[in-house]
Amino acid sequence: MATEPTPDSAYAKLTASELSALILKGASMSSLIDRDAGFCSGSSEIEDDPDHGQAPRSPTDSSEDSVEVRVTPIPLPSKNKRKSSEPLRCVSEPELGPIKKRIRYEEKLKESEMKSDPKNPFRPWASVAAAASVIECAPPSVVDPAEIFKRHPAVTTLHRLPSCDDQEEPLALIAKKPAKEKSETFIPRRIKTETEESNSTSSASGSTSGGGGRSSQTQQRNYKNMTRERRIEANARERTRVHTISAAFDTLRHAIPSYSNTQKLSKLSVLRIACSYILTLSRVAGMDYSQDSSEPSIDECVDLVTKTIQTEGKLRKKKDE
DNA sequence: TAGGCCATCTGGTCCT
DNA sequence: AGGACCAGATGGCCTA
Repeated sequence: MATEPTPDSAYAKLTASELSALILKGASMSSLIDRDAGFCSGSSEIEDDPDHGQAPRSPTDSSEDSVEVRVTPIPLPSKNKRKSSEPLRCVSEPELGPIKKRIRYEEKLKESEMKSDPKNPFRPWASVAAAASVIECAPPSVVDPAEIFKRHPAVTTLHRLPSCDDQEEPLALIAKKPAKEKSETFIPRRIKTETEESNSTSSASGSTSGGGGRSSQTQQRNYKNMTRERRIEANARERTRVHTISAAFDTLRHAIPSYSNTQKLSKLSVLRIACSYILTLSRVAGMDYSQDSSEPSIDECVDLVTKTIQTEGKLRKKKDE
């Protein structure tokens, strides 16, 4: 993240620059990289960035806002992952198995595990005052990811013009149209028979089932405990929420080093590289974020980052060629 | 073509 | 009650 030149952030900036040099040095020393491309953002979404494709860069090479959140307009959903006109699945009751309940972490347990470390305000268990001071250092230009993904009208069915062929009923309650031949032999596990549906819906709490018919009437039932409008609104909120998460991943993707301009790192890769990168940064800053508090050397951390990037970037295979 | 990745929909659960 | 969060299911796209 771009930071204002506050004392704390200036310190972080300095160490980050040092780390960039260290990592670049480590990358070259590792002699594992015989590619033209050096560290750079792994995102392919910024290929038109004039800075891209040039010298190897580190996200912390913040002569400019290299790590700044880039607010890009949401492209039209050229690939709508779930077209409403696609075959739709049926709702099924949980056939078997225990009911999965979310594990709820007890606040008390958290508190008991928390430690106050005023020396290290970046740790999650840092004191409140220290954490607040860090927040105050946040630049005003930080963009709320949620603001990036204001829903495009074309993204959600909420804004679609109704048409005769358009879906009129909840997706989950519309029977999947039988495929030409395969459906006769392959029956998805989630598809229920009509009798099962009638039984389950009658027992479902709050279900406003109006079904019972075999064809069209089956398609004219509501969601469980929800009206169609509320279901669509919930879908939109969920979409926005996931978009916010994706935007945060993009931000993080830009903030970590990578080797390829064009290869977009997966979310899992981003997390893995970020972890090793943060560990290295912590060691450069004289702290130890390692899980086992083993206090690895900076060289070891650099190697770790390098190897992680190589592994996640799938460069090893290319190198072998 | 299989597998990985991701977006979307959906229902359950928790929180305010 | 409604929104947030989460995980499962599903299908599209891409790559090896």
